[in-house]
Formats: sequence, C-alpha cells, structure tokens
Amino acid sequence: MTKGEQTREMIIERSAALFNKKGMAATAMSDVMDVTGLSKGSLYVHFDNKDVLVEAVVDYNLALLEQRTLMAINKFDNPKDKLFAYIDINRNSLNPPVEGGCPMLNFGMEADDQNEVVREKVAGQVNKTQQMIVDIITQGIRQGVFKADWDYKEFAALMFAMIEGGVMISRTTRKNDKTMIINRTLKKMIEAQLC
Amino acid sequence: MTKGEQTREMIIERSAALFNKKGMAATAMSDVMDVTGLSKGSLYVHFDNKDVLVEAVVDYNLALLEQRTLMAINKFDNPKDKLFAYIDINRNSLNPPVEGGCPMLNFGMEADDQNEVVREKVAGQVNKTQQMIVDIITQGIRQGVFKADWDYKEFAALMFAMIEGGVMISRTTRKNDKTMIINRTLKKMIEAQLC
DNA sequence: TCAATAAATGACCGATCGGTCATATCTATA
DNA sequence: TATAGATATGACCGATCGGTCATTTATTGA
Repeated sequence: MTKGEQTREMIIERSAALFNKKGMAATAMSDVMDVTGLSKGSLYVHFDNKDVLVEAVVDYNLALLEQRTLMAINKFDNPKDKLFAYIDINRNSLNPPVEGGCPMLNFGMEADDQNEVVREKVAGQVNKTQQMIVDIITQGIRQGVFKADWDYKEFAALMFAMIEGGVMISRTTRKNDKTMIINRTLKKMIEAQLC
Repeated sequence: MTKGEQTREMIIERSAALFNKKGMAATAMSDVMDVTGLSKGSLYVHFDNKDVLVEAVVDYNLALLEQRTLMAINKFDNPKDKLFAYIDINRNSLNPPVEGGCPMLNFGMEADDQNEVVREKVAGQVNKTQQMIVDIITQGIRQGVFKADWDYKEFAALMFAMIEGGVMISRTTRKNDKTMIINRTLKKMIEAQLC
C-alpha cells in the first residue's frame, strides 16, 4: 500500500464517525482537516471533491457495521444463537456497533430526498442485512433447527424493521426500555419457531 | 390575528416541508426567502435567529403529523378500526401523511447527536404516539373488544417500532413491499387479540 | 543515489452562510 | 385622519463554505 493509499484510508477512518454523527451536509471539510491534521490541499489530493469523500465514508460506515455484525454472529454455529447475537448487538443505543449510531438510519434519512447515490448505497445495505437474516433462517430450517413452515421472508422484514425502529426510539428518547421490550419479543418469536 | 402573526405562521407553513426534506442544517435562510417571497430582514422580524425558526418548524411538522393521524383514527369508533387506520396511514411511503416523510424519523436522526432541544421535542412526540396506541387498546379492553390479558404496553412499543422501521425501509429502498408485509402482520397480531 | 513522481502545504478564490441595520412602507388605533 | 408603532426592504457585514494552485517536501523505483 503506497503512502497515498494509506493517507486516503486514514482520512476515511478518522472522519467516519464525524459524518455519521453530524451528518453529511453539516460536516465541513475544515472538520475533516481538524480530525486528520492534514491541510485542505492534501485532502483534495485524495478526493476530487466533498461528494466523493462522503460516498467513501458512507461505504466505510456501512461496511464497518456489516463487518462487526458478522463478527458477532459468526461466533455461533447454531442459527438460533446467530439471530440472538444480531438482536443483542443493537441492545444498547449508548454503545452502538458503529460510533454515531446506525449508518443506515443516519445516512438513509438524510439522503432519501437529497442524495440519490447515497440513498442507493443505503438501500443496498438494507436489503443485504435482511437477506443475511433470511440466510440464517433457511440454514436453520435445513438443519432442522427451525420449523419448515416458518414464513422467514416475512420475519426477516419484521425483525429488521423492529430493530431499526428500536434504535430510532432509543436514540431520540435516550432510553433503552423500549429496545429491551422489542428484543425480548423478537427472541420469543424466534423460540416459537424452534423444532 | 395581527399581520405579524399571520406572516409568522405563513413562514412556518411554507418552509415546513423544506426543512423536513432537506434537513435543518442543509436548509438555508435564503431557501426560506425563496419559498416565502420575503426579504431576509423580514424573516428576522419574526424570528430572532435560524434556531428559533427551526424549532417552530419542527413543532409544526410534529403537530401536523399528530393532527392528521388523529383525524384518520377518529373517523372510527371501534378500537380495532382505529389501530388499523393508524397502520394504513403509513401504508404508502410515496404519499406520507406529512410531506417529506415522518418528521420524528427525519428530525430525530439529525438531532440526536447535534441538537438537544429538537431531540427532546421529537422524544416527546415518540412517547406521545406510543401512548396514543396504549390509550386506544386500554379503551378497547374496557369495551370488551380486546382480550383483557393483552400486554398492550409491549405491543404499543412493538407497533410503533415496526411502523417507523417500515418507513425507514420504504424511504431508502423506494419500495413498499416490506411495509405491506409489516402492516399485514400487525393487523394479524391485533386480530389475534380480539375477543 | 538521484531524478521523476507523488504528496503535502497554505495562501487565496468566489460563493454562500447567518445575521444586522438604516430606511421605507404599511397598519391599526386614538 | 393623523400618527405611533409594526412590518418589510435590501444593501451590507464578517465568517465560513467548497475548491484551486503554485510551491515545497517526501516517496519511490530505476
């Protein structure tokens, strides 16, 4: 990896949480200068303009969330434990898997009427995450862990919506009680499908 | 209502959708000038600064959503029909009850790390909306429409999270299929609690 | 080792940001 | 209807925005 590639990665990594917290429009290149310690000219050596940086940062945040999610899930072999692990990742809104909270929620809500490129990136991750749930369940059915007649496509959408909705509630109210209710209910729904 | 009060209301009404779509930070006072046809100086006759305008606009959007929600719900007497009406309001993400999409989601996600005043406004509405669901169900139990042992507090949190999560999915993916799944499931869960 | 190339700097650019204010115009009431 | 106070105007302000570029410094590969 050349010096330039290293610097480019460093810029993305150091500004990732910044954009996820403050938002894409509200974060200035001067903020990125502060957090990287680089001059303005140097930033523009590695990124043609702010939009390119923003898109790289969105990609990074989404990939980081996915990576940490998979890391937690793949500690387990049993499909039921995998689903429980996914639920538990989003247990504490004060300590989210990615600094600043769920990037799908943060970037998605800012981009939906404003930035088509970012909106599509988020949409891709939203679909991918639900597909991950589907894959876990289908594997569970194949292994005889879950009931064969489980409407897993329906449940994947439900589970994803409930968790994201729970994040929204806990982030705005700064309370975790509703998230705990949601998580408990989700686990009950999963246990009801065990063979 | 004096001329000044009329103008103040007009500014809020005309810029409400603007802020809900573009975001609070990304919307400039010049945008508000365009949409109202007023000069910059006139805007500052009615609002001390941008923050005051933003807070008024957030209040307006939240109140508008609540008003339209209650309007739809109060067309029905039966508690079950009221719950179904609330679900149906959020059926189509392309035609949301408030222009620009759910203001709790939009303003909440922008404010959670940035604007404590707005965050608390949204938090209040999040709690109020869940309480509205609780009230409908408790009334239904009193009337003998719903089973008395229904864990309505749990369900209110669940229902709210699922709907907001569904809005997030449909807004980012620009598809309504998951919302339809969520709504169908919610209605089934409600029907399962009918006496 | 050294020359060609890549990376970093910081002064500088025009545009736009939120906000001010002297002035002009309109409204409401005595 | 006269006039005091409310409302509206638009030029103007300093700060900050995203972005550029000539120059300097560091890296890299022959």
